[in-house]
Amino acid sequence: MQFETLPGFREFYPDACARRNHVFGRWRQVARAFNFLEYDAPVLEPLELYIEKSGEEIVGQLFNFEDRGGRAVALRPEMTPSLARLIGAKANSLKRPVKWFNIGEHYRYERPQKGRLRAFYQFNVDIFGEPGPSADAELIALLCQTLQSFGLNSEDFKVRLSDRDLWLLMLAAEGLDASGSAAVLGIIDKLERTERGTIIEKLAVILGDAAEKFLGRIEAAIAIRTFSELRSYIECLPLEGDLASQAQARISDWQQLLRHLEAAGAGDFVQIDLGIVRGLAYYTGFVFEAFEASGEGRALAGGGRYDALIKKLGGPDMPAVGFAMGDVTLMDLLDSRGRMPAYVQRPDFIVIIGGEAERDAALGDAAQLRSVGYQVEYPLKSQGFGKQFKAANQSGARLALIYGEDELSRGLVKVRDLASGHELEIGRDQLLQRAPSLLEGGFENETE
RNA sequence: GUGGUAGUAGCUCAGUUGGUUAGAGCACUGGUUUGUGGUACCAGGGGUCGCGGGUUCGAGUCCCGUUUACCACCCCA
Repeated sequence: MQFETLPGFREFYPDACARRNHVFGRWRQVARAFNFLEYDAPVLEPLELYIEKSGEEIVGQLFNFEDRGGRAVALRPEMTPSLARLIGAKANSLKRPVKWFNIGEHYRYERPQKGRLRAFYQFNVDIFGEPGPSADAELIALLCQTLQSFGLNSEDFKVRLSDRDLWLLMLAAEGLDASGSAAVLGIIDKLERTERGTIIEKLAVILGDAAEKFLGRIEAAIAIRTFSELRSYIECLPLEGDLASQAQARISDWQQLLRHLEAAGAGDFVQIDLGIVRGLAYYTGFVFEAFEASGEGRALAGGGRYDALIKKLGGPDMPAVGFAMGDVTLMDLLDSRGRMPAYVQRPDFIVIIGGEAERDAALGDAAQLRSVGYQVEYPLKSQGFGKQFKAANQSGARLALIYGEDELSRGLVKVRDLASGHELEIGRDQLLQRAPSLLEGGFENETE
C-alpha cells in the first residue's frame, strides 16, 4: 500500500525545513525586537468556538469531527478565537498593553491553489488594551519591519491602509443604516473583482435608482491616496451633530496614525487605499493588507482593529488590533525576488578515521567538540581514506580532522582546511582550545 | 463545489502510425582505493508507465471513469 500526503499538506524534507525555519526565525526575531511575547494555544478546539465567531457557514471550511467523548471539535483555522479566550480569561490581571505573538500551523478545508494550502503557518501578532492609533501604528510598523527583515523593500511590497469606521461614517452620510452599511461594505470588498454592471445591480437592491451615482462616490473615495485628499473628503461629508464630531475625531486619528508610521520608518510602505475593507464584519476601525508591490497575488498579510470581538466571545470589553501573515504567499514572494537564502547545513568538523584502531580516539575527540556545541560528523562505518576525503569535500564541512595511525602514535591530529587545502598538525589535547581560531580560518600562516 | 491543463525511476525528461524484456542524464549504493579535491573509471539497485475499467492478437501510447498536482472561479478568518 502506497500512502500519499493528504491534499494541501506539505512534507518538510531537511531543505524545506531549513527554509521554513528561516522564515520562523525572522518572524520571531522581529516580534521580539518589538517586545511582543510568544504564546501558544491548542491546535484542536471546540467547533463551537469558530461557529460563535464566524457563523455556521464556517463549518464547511474546517477540518472537524466528533471525538471519542462525543465533542464536536475542529482543527484551528485561525488563531484569533483561541487568543480571545486566553485574553478574556486573564484580562483583568494582564498588564496593558498586552503585546503577544504566535507562530503556528492552521488548517482550512479549502481547495488548494496558488498561495493557499490546507495546512499553513501563520505569524499572528496582536495588541490588546490600547484603543488609540498608536497601537495600530505599532503593528503596521512591525509588519513592515518583518517584511523588510527578509530583504524586501518598498519596490517589493505595500501596505494598503483603510478604515471601516470611516466607511461607516461615509455610508451614514449617504443615509444608510447599520445593515445597509454592512451590505455595502461587502460589495466594496469585492469591488476589484466584480464587473461594474453586477455591482450596480447589487447596490440597486439597497439604494434603488441612486446606485450608479452612489458607486461614483464610492469610487472617488477609493481613489484617495493622500491625507489631504482624505481630510477634505471627510470634511465635505454631510454630517451633523454626533456624527460630525466623530468625523473630526477620525481625521485626527488618521493624522496620528500616519505620523507615527512615518516616524517609525514605515511611511514608504503605507498607502492609503479605502478599497480594502476586509471580508469579516468584526473589524471595527483601521484595517490593512500587505501586498506584493504590483498588487498581484494574494495578500501577504492582513489585519486590523477588532474592538468588539473579545466581548462577543465571552470576555470583557477589550480593544484589540492584530494581523496575521501566512508562510505560503510570503515564501512565494521571497522565491520570486531571490530573497530566500539557499541554506546549506554543514558541519564545522568532519572526522576522517584511518581504521578501527583509530576510531575510539576519534570518537572521543568528536564527543568533546560536540559537548561544547560544535557540529561534528564522522563516518559510521569503516571506509577507505579516498572515500572519506571525497565525502568530506562534498559535506561542505569547514575542517577535516584526520585520525591516522601515524598521527595518533604521536598524540596529534591533522587538521585540514577543506576550502584551501592547508593542513596542520596539532596536539589532540589542544583541539578544544584551538577550535575557535581554526574555524576562523586563521591557520593558513601556520601551514607547515 | 465548478472548470482548464497535466501525471513514465528520488529529480528533470525521452519513448516512433498501438508491436520484443520501458530508456537517458542527475542523484543514490558498491568497487577501483587504508592517506587527500568537488566534474576519474567500472558496476549495481531502483518503474504495476497515478489508479480502475474498456477497445485490441497486443496499450506507456487509443477511449471512459477516478485520483492527485498545478492554474482559474467560489470562498478567503
